[in-house]
Amino acid sequence: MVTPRQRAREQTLVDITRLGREQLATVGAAQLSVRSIARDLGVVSSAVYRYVKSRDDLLTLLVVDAYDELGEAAEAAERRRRRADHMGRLRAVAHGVRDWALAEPARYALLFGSPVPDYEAPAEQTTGPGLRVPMLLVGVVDDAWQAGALVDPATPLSKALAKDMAGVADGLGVELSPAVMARSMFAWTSLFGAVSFEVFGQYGRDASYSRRLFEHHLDRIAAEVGL
Amino acid sequence: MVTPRQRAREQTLVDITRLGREQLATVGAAQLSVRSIARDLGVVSSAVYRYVKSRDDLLTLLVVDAYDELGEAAEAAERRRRRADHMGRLRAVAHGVRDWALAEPARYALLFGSPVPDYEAPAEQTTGPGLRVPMLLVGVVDDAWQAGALVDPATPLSKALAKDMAGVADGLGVELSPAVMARSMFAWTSLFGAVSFEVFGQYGRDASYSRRLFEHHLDRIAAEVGL
DNA sequence: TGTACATCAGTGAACGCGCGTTCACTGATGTAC
DNA sequence: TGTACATCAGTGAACGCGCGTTCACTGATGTAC
Repeated sequence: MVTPRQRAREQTLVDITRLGREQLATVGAAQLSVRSIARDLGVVSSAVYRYVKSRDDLLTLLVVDAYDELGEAAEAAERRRRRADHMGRLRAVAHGVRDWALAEPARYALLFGSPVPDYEAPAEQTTGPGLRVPMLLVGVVDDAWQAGALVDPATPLSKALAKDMAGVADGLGVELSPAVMARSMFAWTSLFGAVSFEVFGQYGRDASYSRRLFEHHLDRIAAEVGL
Repeated sequence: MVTPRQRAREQTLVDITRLGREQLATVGAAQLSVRSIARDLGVVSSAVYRYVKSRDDLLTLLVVDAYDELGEAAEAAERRRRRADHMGRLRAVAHGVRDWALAEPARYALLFGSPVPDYEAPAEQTTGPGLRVPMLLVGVVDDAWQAGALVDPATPLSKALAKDMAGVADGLGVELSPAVMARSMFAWTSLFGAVSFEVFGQYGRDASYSRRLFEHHLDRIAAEVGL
């Protein structure tokens, strides 16, 4: 049975997460402060320590929250395509990531921008949520591979890299050929490179072409993957 | 004639830049503080205002300093290759960027990581230094194009994107075909995507494969460029 | 070569702010009998 | 249904710190005649 106290506690945790998101957007991760969240919550600063153990704990909460929302957005977009529509699925994931990143630049920056000084995300809590998008990409590329829909690569992997990629696939707990793994990693890295440049403003302030350029990059990435 | 006072002033400015770099490395851009630089300099905090107008001014100084050092590193690496060795030049630029980024992660983060809250780099001062690496890439790709060393792209650009790219080339003050411009931008974005993932730790803590994976990415990028 | 004046690096105090975290506590809510 | 006790959300004070920026000032250095 859920007591009023428990309900209140859950609501407060939700409120803290929401206020934390807002702080990320206004002042950034490095300036995120427990005291200011307490103020917004209408409560004395020490009260927040009933809900989070420390400022680092609060950051971890927000990292997991952001990874999960990004992962959910990408997965939802991908789910809308037919399984055999590999190109459509890749495009859906890419646009899902881009749309979320442009809508939530501060939270995207927390995940993929500069490391927060003196903070290291605890692997046990963030690794799972952080792998949702990579796993999606790997899934699409592997499905295409299994279906024989991938063009063969021009040059095979070096032996050393093949071993590396086998290790990565192993670490992810999936059975994948090293070639498929390498293509997935290129797609992953290049996709986030394109999104980061756009979100972080590297194209300059008046980059009206950014969406069309993203489509172009996406075509290039798909071509390298072999789709 | 240069007076002792002028020499002292220049030396102090150099010291401030050096201490600023150190602060970036230890606490990050968001926590960079005038007072702490004054402390390290052995001077009262207000004295620093003889040298920089404000904290933002100090950040701009460090942005320009970092762009210039990165640009210089990439240019120096590229200069060592023969002009006709387009692939070698591309690789030299890429490794120049990567080596500098890994050696100077904090300064790299200042340039290509999360935007600093409440700070916008003034375009007049940072645009020039910031374009050194892009200009290098454009130069290599264009030289290859002129020399007829580029494989033709599978699909031509859309009309809209061709117009966009013509505009970008125009903004850079170079004469380049839109196709060459688009390829250069893909190389630029993907290169920095790969470097950022590595510097920002996205591959995980024990990514012993990162250099080999970078080589692989570089091959993929070169292939898409047409080299 | 000497003197008057201008320049400017650095001082120290002040203004008005911010932070994370601990601790003993009050008083409301929840639970076991 | 009532009572005793345990739990725990939130308080308020405190510790020991940090920040950017302004301002009137001192005193050394530089310059013009």
